[in-house]
Amino acid sequence: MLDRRLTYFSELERFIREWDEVCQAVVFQAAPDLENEKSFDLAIPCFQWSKVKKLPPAKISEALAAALELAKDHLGLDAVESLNAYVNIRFRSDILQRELAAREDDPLRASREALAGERIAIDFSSPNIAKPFGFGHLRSTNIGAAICRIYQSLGAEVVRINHLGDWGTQFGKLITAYKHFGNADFVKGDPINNLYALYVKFHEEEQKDPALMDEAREWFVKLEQGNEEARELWTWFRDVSFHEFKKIYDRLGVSFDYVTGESFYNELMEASVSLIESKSLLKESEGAQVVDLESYGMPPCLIRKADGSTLYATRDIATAEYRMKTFEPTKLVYVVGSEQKLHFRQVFKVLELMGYPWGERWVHVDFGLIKSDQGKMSTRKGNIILLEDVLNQAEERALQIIEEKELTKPEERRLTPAEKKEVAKLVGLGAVIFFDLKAKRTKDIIFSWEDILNFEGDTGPYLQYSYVRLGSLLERAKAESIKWSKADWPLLAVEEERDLVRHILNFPAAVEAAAKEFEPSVISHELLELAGSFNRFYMKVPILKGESDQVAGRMHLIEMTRKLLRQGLELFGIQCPDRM
RNA sequence: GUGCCCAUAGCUCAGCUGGAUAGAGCAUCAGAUUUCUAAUCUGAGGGUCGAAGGUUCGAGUCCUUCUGGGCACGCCA
Repeated sequence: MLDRRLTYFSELERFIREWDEVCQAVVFQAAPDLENEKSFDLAIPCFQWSKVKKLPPAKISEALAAALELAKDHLGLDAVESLNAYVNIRFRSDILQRELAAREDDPLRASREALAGERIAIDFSSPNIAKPFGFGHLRSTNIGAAICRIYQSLGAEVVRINHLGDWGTQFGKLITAYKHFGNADFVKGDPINNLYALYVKFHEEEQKDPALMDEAREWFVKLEQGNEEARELWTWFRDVSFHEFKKIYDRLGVSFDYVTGESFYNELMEASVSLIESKSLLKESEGAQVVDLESYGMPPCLIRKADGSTLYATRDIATAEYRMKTFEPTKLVYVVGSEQKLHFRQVFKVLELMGYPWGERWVHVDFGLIKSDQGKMSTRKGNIILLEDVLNQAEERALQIIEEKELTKPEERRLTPAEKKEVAKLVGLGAVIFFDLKAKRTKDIIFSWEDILNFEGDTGPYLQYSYVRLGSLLERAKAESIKWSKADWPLLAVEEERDLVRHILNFPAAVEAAAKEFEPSVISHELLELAGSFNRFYMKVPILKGESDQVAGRMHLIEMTRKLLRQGLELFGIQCPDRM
């Protein structure tokens, strides 16, 4: 990732444009690792001029290199080289230092105002009441929470909404199952798991006795009409469920501005249906009321069932109207699995036909399924992995590793039992969150205990460990009375050092790209590269040894790297221990 | 059947608006710790980028077709 807004890029670009006015946009790319003593910061492919100039790219490369050579001092270049069809460029150290200095207090400064004025309302997590919080729910929760933090860090205003699935025929099913197979004491014993057991039981029994489904539908009609018994049971199920969810959210460090279930929008639905009707969009079909979307290449959107009750789409339409009016967001985002792509396309289209020409402002941020080895996880079949179990196991594994490492540590670095527990908590959580955010969100994730409990390589703990190493360097420097100030800059004498600086300077561009694509994994990869770059530097160079001005500059670089690593991980809700 | 998504090393994945010899991690093997935390780093092996055409000076990337897999397609959410 290159940040083309860096002033040294833009100055170079301006020069090249003046050099050749035909050129539309200058293409830059990261320089490859050539087997040279000194690496390049940037490469310019010269094919882009070949056609208009009617010259082979290698000739153009030579000419451009010669022109740049003459302007070397002015542009702050250290080396210019023409190699085949490319011009490779290396900037002077002071040019990179100047950029570092501009953001030394805040490595993300360059992008802080990038989304100022935006207000996004984002619907994420949104679990179904009366079902345990499975590992699958982590995706929406994690991706959504990360997007919130990313947008906030770019200056946008964020409205976090947890749209609980607390309405619909599933509650008819639950009430039916409760009446047939359950009782109050059973539910009180272990509310969420036993409600879930009833739900699974319903689906088993329904196979044998289809009449149960009719009964479930009836109960939902009653619930929607305000039947007292149905209401009471529903309220109870809802309360005990949310109590359990709250524990998970606290553990993940996720919070919401609004926790409003689908039921909240119940009363708004009639108005939405009326509006749809007044626009002559509604038509009857097989007893139900639908909006025909055939001319948009989609199947019809069901608004009202034959029995008069509403559907998922109806509620989402009413909900969207409410959010647009209440929050007046510049974007209304839904973090929901990709199996609902068609649903959102339909809902957005109906809203558009209703007179809300929002287009790009509605966003469905979709993501892949979490699959177990046995295939898709299904709450209905009961083969679900609980998030709580995953978090617990990860913490246990972390603790186990910490205990092993303790034995090899010198006395003064050992942790107290309380510290071990705290570190295990952060590391376990870091491992799980990062595992989930590492791959591009649209990829399906295959759940594997082995992968999730591996703390080496491209993992959260690796990043946390790198942070700890950086902190350890600073501590050590302090202990050895090494002094440095903000006036000390890295001299970039070794390639590893320069590479690290490049990663720091390009990081803000990655955060912006992540926001634009609603894709946290862009940041995951940038974090891994940042940490990898630092670790290579660390292994190659004895940072605390050497000339005092060199050490001072490097310590300043270490400080900045540490800060950026922490900021980056915070975007994912991953905290860093000071020692581990 | 129709639509959408996916296919890169044994496994999990990067690959930014098309550009140099397709890169990481895991696993395997070989190394590095009297020196700043080895949850690290270095190296090796491992690839017809699912297949075939096309566009282009240039295709993992764009277009078409095909194959394989996933998801969705009216009274669930």
